Amino acid sequence: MFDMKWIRENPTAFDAGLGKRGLAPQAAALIALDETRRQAQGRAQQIQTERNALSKQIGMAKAKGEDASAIIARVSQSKTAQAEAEAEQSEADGHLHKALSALPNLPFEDVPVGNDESDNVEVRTWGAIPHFDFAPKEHFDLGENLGLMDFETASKLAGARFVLLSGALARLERALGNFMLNVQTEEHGYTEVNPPALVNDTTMYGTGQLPKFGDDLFKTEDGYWLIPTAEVPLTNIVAGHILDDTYLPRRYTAMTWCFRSEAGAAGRDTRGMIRQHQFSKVEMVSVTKAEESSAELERMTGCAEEILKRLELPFRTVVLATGDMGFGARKTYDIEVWLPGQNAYREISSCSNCGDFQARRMKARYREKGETDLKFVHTLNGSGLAIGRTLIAVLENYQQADGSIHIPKALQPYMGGLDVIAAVEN
RNA sequence: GGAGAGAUGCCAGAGUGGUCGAUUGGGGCGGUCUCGAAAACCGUUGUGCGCUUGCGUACCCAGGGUUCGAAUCCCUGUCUCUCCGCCA
Repeated sequence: MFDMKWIRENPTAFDAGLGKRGLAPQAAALIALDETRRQAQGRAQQIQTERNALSKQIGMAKAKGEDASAIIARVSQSKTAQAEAEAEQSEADGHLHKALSALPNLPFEDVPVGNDESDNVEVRTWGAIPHFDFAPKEHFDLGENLGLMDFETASKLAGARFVLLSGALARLERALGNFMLNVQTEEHGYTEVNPPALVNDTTMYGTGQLPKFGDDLFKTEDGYWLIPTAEVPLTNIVAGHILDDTYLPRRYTAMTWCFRSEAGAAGRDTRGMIRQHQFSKVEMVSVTKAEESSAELERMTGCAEEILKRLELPFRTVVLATGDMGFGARKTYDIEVWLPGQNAYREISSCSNCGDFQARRMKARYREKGETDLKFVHTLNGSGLAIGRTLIAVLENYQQADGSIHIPKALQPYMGGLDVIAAVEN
């Protein structure tokens, strides 16, 4: 959400920012709508001022026992004009709000301009890409051969894009989540939260999923939305608040199920666990002062990368081009883990600085000590990490010629000391 | 699911149709006093929007309605609490 005052004063910069996202200029139309709104408001308020004054006179006249019917008649006449002005104001206001709600955030200056992911820029790589003296398999072959990853049963139970893990793989998922949460809470200063996984319209609006992206979400019959990421409930914790500056930065983490309809992804990644309707994820959310968000994004990206380093999984980090960024982001780093079975890097984390975009929608502000004016907080979110995809990465990178899987050292304590996952006997 | 009570400023808590953006207490902030602190005393203390030294306007859970005038009356919804039922 944008500050209309800012657009009024910086129409060129606004349109230029939209242009980087491949969108047409909007400033002139928005400013015209805003002008209509303000004029109607001025008229409505002027009439209201008069009515308030006259109503006060009526009260005083009646208190003295005088006849007030003449004034009452006068006030009654102003009703129509005021109703008209108010209707015009609220109509313009509605149009303006609708238009502003649908606009994505503006990219920062240092974000590479480009149309899609091919324009993303690699900023660093970590770890050596492993070499196998056999043809490495994809995770679904490995998992199915182990007898611990069952897509058939999952599709019987639910449908496509679900999986049923069992035995050591089910435990591996749990181990990964515990490991990640421990690192983020004990070493990186995040506060663990266990939030609602169903939220209301207002909450989905606050982080920007609504009004535009309802199709990507699951909705219950009584109006709840299933969260597509814990970013939604975690960020909205501060919605509506005026925070003391000593309260910032605020860092939250949560492990939750994430639910996505994948409406726009038909036919993509249909095989395996890469793209599911339901997956678990450890999410990080930071709420910071305006001037601290850029540094916080670097910090948060580091917190996500640290998980891969501990698991000794090779990755690269890219900065997304303007055309590939999400709706609310001003700058985003994607972390891509190496998948030997696919012979490719695949996204495993996405860390974004949303600036004050979500804060304006949520009305989340703070006050600097000793100052009177209020500022909007900045919000950031990042995966630390997507657990399902991390499980895939472990399987593919730690696979052995016989189809068994070594368990990374960092995870062994979480697996009851187990160091290898082998095929189960049926 | 049934019955009842409630929602007011940072917190507690008044206010049931007229100068109420709202009594009072606590907290916070500023000051007096003090070497300093505590105590005491004095002052101050919400947010949005519009025009702008300042003024206007809106907001007492949300949305409608009645009225010249609504925190106060009416309707709908949401949430909280109590009791009963059910239940992980």
